[in-house]
Amino acid sequence: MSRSKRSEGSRSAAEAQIPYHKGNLRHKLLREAARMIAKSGVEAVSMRKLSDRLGISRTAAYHYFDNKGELLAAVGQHGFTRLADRVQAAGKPELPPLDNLRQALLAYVRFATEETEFFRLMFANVLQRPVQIGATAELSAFRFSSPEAFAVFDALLSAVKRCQADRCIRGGDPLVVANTLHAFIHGVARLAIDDHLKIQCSMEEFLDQGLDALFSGLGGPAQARLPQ
Amino acid sequence: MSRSKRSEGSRSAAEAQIPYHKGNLRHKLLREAARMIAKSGVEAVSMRKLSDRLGISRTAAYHYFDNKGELLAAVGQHGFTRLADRVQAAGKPELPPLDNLRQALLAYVRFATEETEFFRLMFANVLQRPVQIGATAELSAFRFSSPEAFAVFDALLSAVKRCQADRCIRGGDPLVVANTLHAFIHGVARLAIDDHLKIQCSMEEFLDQGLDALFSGLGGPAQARLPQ
DNA sequence: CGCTGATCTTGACACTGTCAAATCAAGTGT
DNA sequence: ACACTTGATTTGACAGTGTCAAGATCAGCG
Repeated sequence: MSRSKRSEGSRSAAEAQIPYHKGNLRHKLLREAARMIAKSGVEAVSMRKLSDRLGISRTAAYHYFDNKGELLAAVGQHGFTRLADRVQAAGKPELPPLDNLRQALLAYVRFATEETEFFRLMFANVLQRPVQIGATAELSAFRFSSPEAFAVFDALLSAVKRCQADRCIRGGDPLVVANTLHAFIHGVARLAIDDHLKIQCSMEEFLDQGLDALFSGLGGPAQARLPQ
Repeated sequence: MSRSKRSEGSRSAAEAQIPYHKGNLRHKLLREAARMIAKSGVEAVSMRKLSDRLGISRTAAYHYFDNKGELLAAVGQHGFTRLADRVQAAGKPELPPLDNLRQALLAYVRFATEETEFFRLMFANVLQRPVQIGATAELSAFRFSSPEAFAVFDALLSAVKRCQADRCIRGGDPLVVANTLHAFIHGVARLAIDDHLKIQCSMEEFLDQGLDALFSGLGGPAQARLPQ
């Protein structure tokens, strides 16, 4: 009695004979959940409201996701690939690699401030995720969260390597440098969206100054290494 | 019939004549909530379970907190003062100020990894908090989350200033330096507790390397500023 | 047709946050 | 001793929530 719309509606035969959701349901669920999150935050997502919007019953989603956490985690995973795309696409190849690195870092923060709810969800361990092992040779030694999340870090890592190849930045372990920059930019992003950044200038100004400090170093009054 | 324990128990007269909770209830609520969070995470806290543990009725807490969010926010606020204490107490005054700064930053990360659930709660905007205005003259220009949260930043800021006074680090705007370090360490903390840090060494080793890079600078192959 | 397996729905359960109204405790003024 | 007031606490109720178990419905294949 509640399935009327789809099975016996006044649609055309071609449209009506499409059974159930065929396999789109999973995708539709993710898309609609993402829409709700973007509009009203993660808290506003409930399985029932989500189902209502798609015109399906409360528990239909449980055929594709074990529980609500897994659904949200899947939405979060997709957020990582979008972030990775943005970071990778930032900057132009004709610019010097250091500028491209700066643009990549800026893109990271911009994503966080523009898609705050997604950013939060991505890093919220909304379920105890299965720890995976790195895919590339270089990083195959340790555990990390997911391949999608790795893509973001990888974009930073290769930007760092390009800088080192061009001798824009020092030639230490690129992993350490990338992690350091990642940590810095991630901290900026989180403090910014949580209103804990004590700056009076604009975000971009602060980022410029902070990165200048990072690149030129904080050590000593005249940039000389301190003795101790 | 359920108030038996407190009103007609077999306690001594001196103890029994204490009415209600008199004003301890608010404190007891915060303490018990903190205990539950520490043991089982924020998700495990419900008003009803919390009330049960204290032997009071479901809605008694609503006389002290407008809603669950405010209660959790209060627990989070207290977390900030504990973090501030730890950061401030890190290091010894006989050590060079740069070492003290390093210890302060290490203490920040340690707090995050040891009291993860609290750390998460502190920065989760579990309610739309009233934006406040900075108290000290230097920072009275802009808005920030809370005085308790400010104390943490202030501890970092004064450590930075001591370094600058000793000429351990460069003499730029201490606010920018403190924010930069705060962002870095906050990013390290968050990435660490969310399993997004791609390092194979220990936390302390990475922090040492990262801070070395921060203090000595990343710019140029031989630490020279790049031309562009 | 009937069977099988995937897909989806219905009913139910335990649990949640919180409002409205009632109850209780204790102090104050008379 | 009494009523009155004010704060503290409980009880009842309601609308929601996630999710399990059982059933219904569908598509395709023999």
